[in-house]
Amino acid sequence: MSLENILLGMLREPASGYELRREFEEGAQHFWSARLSQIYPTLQRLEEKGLLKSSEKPSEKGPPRRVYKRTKRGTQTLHKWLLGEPVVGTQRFAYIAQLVFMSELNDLAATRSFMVDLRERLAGLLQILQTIAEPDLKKLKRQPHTMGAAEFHDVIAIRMGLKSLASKVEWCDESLAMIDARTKHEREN
Amino acid sequence: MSLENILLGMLREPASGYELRREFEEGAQHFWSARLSQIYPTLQRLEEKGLLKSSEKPSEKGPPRRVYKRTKRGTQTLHKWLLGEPVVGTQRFAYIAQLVFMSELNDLAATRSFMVDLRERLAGLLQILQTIAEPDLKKLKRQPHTMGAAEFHDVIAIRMGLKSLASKVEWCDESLAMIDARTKHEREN
DNA sequence: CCACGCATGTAATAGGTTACATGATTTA
DNA sequence: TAAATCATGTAACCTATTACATGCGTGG
Repeated sequence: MSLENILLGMLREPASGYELRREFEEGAQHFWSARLSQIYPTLQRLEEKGLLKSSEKPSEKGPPRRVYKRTKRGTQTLHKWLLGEPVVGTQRFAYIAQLVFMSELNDLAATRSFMVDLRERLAGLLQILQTIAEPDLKKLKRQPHTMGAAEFHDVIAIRMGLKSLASKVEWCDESLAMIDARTKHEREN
Repeated sequence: MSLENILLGMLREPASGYELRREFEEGAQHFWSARLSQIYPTLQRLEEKGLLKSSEKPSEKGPPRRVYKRTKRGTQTLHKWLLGEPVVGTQRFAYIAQLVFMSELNDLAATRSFMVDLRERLAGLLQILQTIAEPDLKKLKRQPHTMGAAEFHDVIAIRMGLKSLASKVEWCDESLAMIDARTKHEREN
């Protein structure tokens, strides 16, 4: 299970389920996401398997937290995953399916407004990611040799999200141009 | 459920579950995929909901096929989905997670060979897609105005897969260059 | 005192994969 | 006659989302 490996990876330092969700929300959401209701049982399962060990810690604010720490076997399991093959999963793009089947409406104006909407959404995601990426990219430009291994790997990862989203926004623009050209040709005939 | 809508979309012409799988394998796998074991019960569910109607037809080869046809309500449901908002789902990139957590191995050579492997896989997917896309793209270049609505929408869709994959391969190459630069700097210090 | 953020969880349901089971027809 | 392809399905399991339930502590 991927989420198991991802939680193991995040637990470089001990943390609670609640804190791990924070990481998904803040830094990791461009490559993975998980809800608390999935995180909690997964952590429990990892403890049952002996890959994590938990203990209750009083919190500065609010109720006590259950803090999970990787065991030696947990680290071994993680490293085995890291040194294995790159996991290239199946991609699912519902909006592409919508676009393809939209041809049966025979309504280029509808296709166009769909693409405009999609472009806005993707550009919004791109902007969020750019904000997250900014400090890291700045450091990469100015003091690349002061970066630690973690920062370096983070930069490579986030650059992928950036490039991938940017190419999709570009694709939206090119598609809109194609739609407009076709619309123009239709009107002239 | 997205698969329900996607099957409705594919059923522009009546087809059996087995034929629909073919479509996933041949044309649609760059934006969605589904196994027979998921397709069959989903078609049954759609019939229970009154969005499809099935009938048994003798096959030219092999056992008789259960052929599904969209009902009026099925078409309405599909068009509602098509005219609704673009569905931008959560993306999950396990290989990016691997890359990020790999920093704790502190082994740039391992990161490098991971990226080389990943690049090959992505380039392979890109090549497959290019082969699928070729005839459509040729037509787009030579006789763009002879294309029907379906072909036109297909081209737009497949260009997205092409651009997205190409940008990922490019990202791999840039990342490898960054890794090599860092490795060189490490050796010099 | 009430709303909000902290913190942990369970239950029901939906979505998806792997493995299993069956049987017909065609081709080597 | 054995293997491949056609064709349909079920069962078990894994993965993920939505909704529900509980209770502490702080600030307005």
